[in-house]
Amino acid sequence: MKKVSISDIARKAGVSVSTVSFVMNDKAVKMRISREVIEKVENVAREMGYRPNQLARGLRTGKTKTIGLIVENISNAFFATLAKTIEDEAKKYDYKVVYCSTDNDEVKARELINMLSQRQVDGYIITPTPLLADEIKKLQAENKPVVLIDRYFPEAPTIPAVLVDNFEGVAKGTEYLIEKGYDKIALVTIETDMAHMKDRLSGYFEVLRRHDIPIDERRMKIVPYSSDRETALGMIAELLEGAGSEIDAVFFLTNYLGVLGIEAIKKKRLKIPDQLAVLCFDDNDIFRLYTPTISVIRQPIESIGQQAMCVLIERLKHSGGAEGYPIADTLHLRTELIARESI
Amino acid sequence: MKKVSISDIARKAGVSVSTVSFVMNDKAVKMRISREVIEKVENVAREMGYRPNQLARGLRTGKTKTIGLIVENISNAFFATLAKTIEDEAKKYDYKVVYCSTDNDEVKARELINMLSQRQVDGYIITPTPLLADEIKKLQAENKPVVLIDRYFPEAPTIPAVLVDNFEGVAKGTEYLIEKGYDKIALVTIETDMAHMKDRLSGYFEVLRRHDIPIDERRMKIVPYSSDRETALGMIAELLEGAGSEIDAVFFLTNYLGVLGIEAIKKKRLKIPDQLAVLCFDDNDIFRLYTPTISVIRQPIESIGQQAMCVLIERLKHSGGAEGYPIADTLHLRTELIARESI
DNA sequence: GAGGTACGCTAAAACGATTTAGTTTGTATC
DNA sequence: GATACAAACTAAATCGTTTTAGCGTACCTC
Repeated sequence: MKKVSISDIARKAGVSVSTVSFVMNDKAVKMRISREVIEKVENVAREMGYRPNQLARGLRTGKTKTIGLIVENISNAFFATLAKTIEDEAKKYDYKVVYCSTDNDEVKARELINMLSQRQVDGYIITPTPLLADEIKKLQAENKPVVLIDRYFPEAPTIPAVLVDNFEGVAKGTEYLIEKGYDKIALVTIETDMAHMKDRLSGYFEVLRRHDIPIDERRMKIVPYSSDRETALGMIAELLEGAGSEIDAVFFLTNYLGVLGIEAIKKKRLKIPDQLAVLCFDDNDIFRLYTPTISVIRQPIESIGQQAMCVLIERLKHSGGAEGYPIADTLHLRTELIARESI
Repeated sequence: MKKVSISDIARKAGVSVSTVSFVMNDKAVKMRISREVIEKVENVAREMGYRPNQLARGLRTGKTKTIGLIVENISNAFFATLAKTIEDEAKKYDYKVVYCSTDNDEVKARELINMLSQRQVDGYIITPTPLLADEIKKLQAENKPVVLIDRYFPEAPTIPAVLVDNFEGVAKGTEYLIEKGYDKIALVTIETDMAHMKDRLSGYFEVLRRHDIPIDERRMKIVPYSSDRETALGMIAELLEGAGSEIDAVFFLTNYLGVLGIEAIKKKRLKIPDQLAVLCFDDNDIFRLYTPTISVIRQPIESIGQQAMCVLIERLKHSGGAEGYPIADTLHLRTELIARESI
């Protein structure tokens, strides 16, 4: 059984292709198609199980009602939740989402943009890799709206972004640890050139400075992005050797690192918070359920998704216009400190 | 800046559209296009940043090199991991994946199939909802390959499926609990008509029967699918009232229920495994990291994804043929009992 | 009875590719 | 000098839609 096309319907209903098209697109009234013909066409279409071919439609109209979502890794809880929110949100505006993971690989990221562009998505929501700004500007030059999430390019302020206030979040967390009496606060972060992680790091530095706590390199672990689970686990374990003497608290700057951290701490049988206080940037089921429960700086994932869609839709509406939307808006959302038993 | 099309290239290079098409599709040699023209076209295409329009291509060829993946909920760890595996696997065969979540809603599932069909995906990998068999048969009638994963329709054996041996998995788990001396084994499952869950339930019944342990309704909690977190949590808490007296172990039949279970147990401050042994179907980071670690029946997620892709690709190759691929193959993969501290 | 307009519909171009069936030119064959 | 054939391309149809322009008829107006 072949797929049925608009001309099959036209033939069977004894009308022209145009008429069918008008009926199917609710333009029948505007085009003064008679009541009987409308019903006739609708019946035939239903009977034959007609489903309009979106490729043809997209080719003709230049709109696919699809947005491309590029995240770092869809199997990570943060991005999976974000993806779900964006999918749900897009549905409200009658858009479909296609998502893909970069694995933080520049080449793959470019390939994905290329692929989405070839598939003519109407707009993009992107978690960029460090060198992706030029590729993204090309999309903008083609008049395709783009919104960055989670990460951004300070040197390219014309690309709108929805972010959390990373600096403030980490500063707040560090401040909280100090307030609770910890002063040998270790930090675990990921090695990257991306500004959002630098912002987080600055938050830590700034608060230590404010409290005249010297910055000690030995209390910092910078895990290379490329390292596999085991290596990363090993590096964190190394840092934890100092627990009790050189460090009394540890702040993980991503949820992935935090989970690894929990694993390392568990292996070492360190008592939280007696031997070591723990704080993590970005929440996770595990942190909520672990014993003891782990304090976190929570990112408002739903808001990020909603705001990103909102900015994108706004631009999508205007993207017929000469130069698209005037200026970039970058939104900074507030994080929330969730105090649990680990501190 | 507008997108560049094949005819822009043709004009600039001073050749015909067909020639450009041949060059871009590596058919230049077969079509005896001269070396100079090939180079000329390639250069112009590169300079102008040509990206072929996949809509047009798909419209003409009838192939989109895209497969549709429908899961229950992409933010669930099981499905997120599965999606990632399938995405990676598809890439090897030069296919792109678009995924969507049904939220186990029949209407939404139908809409999604409809949407993917309109977008002309070449094949489908589907986690079905209970009443989806007829809709799936329509796809097969249109000669579109479909592979089910995780769930299946015993009454529709013509739809290929990649499953785990649910009966055997739960039987093995129940057997293990009994072997370890537990005989008041409670069970938490989800209310559904789907065969895979019935298989799991049968595994439990069968093993109890084999050991002459009477089946006690009060030890079973069947959570309605539609219930929200709080309600489900409440129902599990209710069951746990019996811990120590009426029940000495609990077997959660899905990973979602298991996580809720952990939460309920934690709230009640029950000691695992002293007051209650815990076993869950399907692993999760939380079970591995929780204290004590939770024993599970592990599903081979990577294999499920790989096998599903493998079956699909095989059918995709043959789908030009008159009746597609002859008979359905249903694969049953083995689960693995991972014994941890909770038993 | 010429001109206007409302009605109800259709023809045909266009979107950007692929692909089949040529066309033109040059060279070799008998 | 006619025929054949290869080389190097090109013209045009096609996929399934949307959309603009237009066509024929009927009725109205002056």
